[in-house]
Amino acid sequence: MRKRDSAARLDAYEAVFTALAHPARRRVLLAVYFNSGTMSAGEIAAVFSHAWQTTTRHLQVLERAGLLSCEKKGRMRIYRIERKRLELVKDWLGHFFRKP
Amino acid sequence: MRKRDSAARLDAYEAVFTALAHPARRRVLLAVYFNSGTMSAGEIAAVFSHAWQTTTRHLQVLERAGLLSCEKKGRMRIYRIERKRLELVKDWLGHFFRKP
DNA sequence: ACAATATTCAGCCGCATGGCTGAATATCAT
DNA sequence: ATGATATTCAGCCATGCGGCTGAATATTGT
Repeated sequence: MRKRDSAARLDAYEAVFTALAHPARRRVLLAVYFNSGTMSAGEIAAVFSHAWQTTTRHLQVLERAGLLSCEKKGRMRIYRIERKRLELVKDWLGHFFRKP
Repeated sequence: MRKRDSAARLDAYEAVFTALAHPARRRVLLAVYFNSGTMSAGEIAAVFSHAWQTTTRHLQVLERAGLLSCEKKGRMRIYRIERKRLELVKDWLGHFFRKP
């Protein structure tokens, strides 16, 4: 693995763990996942009592972290969970639980 | 599971994920784990270029989250990793990776 | 073209976080 | 008792985060 790559991985950890630090964002991921993996921004916002603009920002954090991806469909934005990205967390945990 | 318990679990998630959000704290956990699971506060602080008081605060966050425990041994404080607590993260991830 | 709908962008504001420094505490060695 | 060592406590300060509101954008239906 080249230097750049491992640096990128560190940034990825950073983004992912930061994204997961907020309870609302964890809830978003669960909500989307159990809604068969995709949800519109509006549907997601409806889950929360926050102003939707607040939720928008959470979605952006999740997207920047690569945990959600987003596709425009007409006037809606459909967010899809990127389960693969969550495996970064699994990987990190692996340090502690790997068999000797 | 009673109501109080699941509330406690939510708080636990909160504390653990918040603790893991900072790269220095993740490094602490790795350092301690690979140092056979225990390290003195001084040894941990030596890993970082921060002022040690800064590291102290990180250690407190980790301890409050239950990820480290601490035992006074003479004039040193020995921190031990609580690997079990990390399983909370595993559990949370489990929502996404459980077999149908 | 116009209004309604879905969503983001921009900016304000209070509070928590995380760096720092300086002082305090506790224990060990002489 | 004294000083050295190990560590925390207290408080300062800048920055970032996450809530809000109001305006902007883009798409659809009439």
